[in-house]
Amino acid sequence: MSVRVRFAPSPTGTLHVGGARTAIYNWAFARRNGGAFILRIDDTDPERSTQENTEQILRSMRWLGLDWDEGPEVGGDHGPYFQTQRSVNYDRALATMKENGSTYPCFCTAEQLAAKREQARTPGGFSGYDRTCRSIEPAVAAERIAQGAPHVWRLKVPDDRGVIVVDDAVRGDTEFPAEVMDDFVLVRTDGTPTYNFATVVDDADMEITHVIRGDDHLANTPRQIMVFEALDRPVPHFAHLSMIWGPDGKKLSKRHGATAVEAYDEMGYLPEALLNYLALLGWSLDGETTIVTPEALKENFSLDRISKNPAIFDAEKLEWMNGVYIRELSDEQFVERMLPWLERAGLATKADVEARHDWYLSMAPLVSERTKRFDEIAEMVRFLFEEPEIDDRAREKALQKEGVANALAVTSETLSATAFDAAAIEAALRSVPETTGLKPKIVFQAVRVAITGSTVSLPLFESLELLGKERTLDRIAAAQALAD
RNA sequence: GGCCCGUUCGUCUAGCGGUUUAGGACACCGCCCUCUCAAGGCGGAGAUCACGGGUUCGAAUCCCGUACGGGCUACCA
Repeated sequence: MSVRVRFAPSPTGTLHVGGARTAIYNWAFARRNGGAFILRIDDTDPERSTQENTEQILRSMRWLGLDWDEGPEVGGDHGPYFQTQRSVNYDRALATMKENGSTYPCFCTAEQLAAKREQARTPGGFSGYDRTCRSIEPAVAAERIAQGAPHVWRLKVPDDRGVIVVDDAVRGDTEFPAEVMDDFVLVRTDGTPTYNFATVVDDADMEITHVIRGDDHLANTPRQIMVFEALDRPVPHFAHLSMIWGPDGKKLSKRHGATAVEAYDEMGYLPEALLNYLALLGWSLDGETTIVTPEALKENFSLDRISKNPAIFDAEKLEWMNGVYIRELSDEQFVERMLPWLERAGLATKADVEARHDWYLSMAPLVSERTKRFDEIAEMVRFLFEEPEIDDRAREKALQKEGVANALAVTSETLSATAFDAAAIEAALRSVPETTGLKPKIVFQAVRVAITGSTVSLPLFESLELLGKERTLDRIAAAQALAD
């Protein structure tokens, strides 16, 4: 039987890193096993579900490179893929359960239930529904329903069920005594299914073989297993993933910085880097390998190497990893990726990149080596597009030193007589310390500040080449006025 | 209250009874390279494997408790 897995986000929010990791594991597992990856939108909460969220989730999935075989926008023969459109399936499942007696109507009011819960949660034990309505004669119940009495449908936990074993790939067999299982609600008063019912019906109808999802569902799994059994459908395998926490060990939230996948795109992360980082946050290839490309993940992912314990999201490691992926980009790719960021900063245009392609290409290796995120680039290359502003600190440190004005004059003179490629520029600049008696560092830093406005910049000789002779000489002249 | 899960360097993890003086990665520190910043190379510090009992010739690894953290216990998902 071929593998079928699903990712079933609820569009009550955006796709966040926790959900993304779940999606990644499902996707990788499907790809590794030649199975199908299904995307289903669990939009049964009409209050909080929105179209925008759904669209953003799909966008984030695509951005990460997670392609699905069945689901919104791609179709499939197990649709529809929105729970709000699957009511016939839930109705049919409930009908099956009514027929085989595994469900019963409950007429208790919310107030009664709340009171019972309050009372039951005391030293000693069971706190679930007390099964009051279970003893109502079917004929009597039918009569009340016919008269329009509000009611829900509950699962009738079999009296002889015994221990329910959850076959979990991450934690091993986990046992739950059936006697602590509640006769939980399957269908609400308004006729809509609850999560634990809808999920099972859909997983059964979509022939899901492996349910890979968050840890928060583990305790609900025995309930869901009983629904599979009541429906006489095969119980899938499970794998429950531990949560991702914020740096303080608490639930990951906006307080900790970005949680939405889309935010990482906006900060200049490469999707491959986020995918790699998230994949390794709770799964390992061999304990040694840290760079796992999407291709490697598709070939090597396995459920048995998922770790049991929760993980703290480490933004610094993600940044490092992003740098690794950025450095692996070809110059061509780098320029392509860099363009939107330069456009956003008002420094470059697509037309300019096309017109001076080689110039941008030669910039790439200098910049890519120093970037961890694309949103840092604009400041690094701004001096190539705009006149630099030399701040007081840089002026003091690099320009207002004994002999610097003279050194800049000499530099200007020698540069005006050289060809403008990095090697020639270097030779020219290295002659300046000799003729002026200043240390090379002093000279170079003065030139750096003159042309970039900062004591920290891209490599000097290459920077001058990129700037061009004319602008270089202009800036040195301007800096002379500020020197000594 | 009940049921369930988790606990190895600051962080992510390797480890699945002896090959371990507990390995790798990020971060940190030092050195090298060097025109600054990076990148890279080399090295360092950092974990009494939550704690306490067992089992065993031998335990981070198996068992039982305890502590701490988390989840579920909704007509939320």
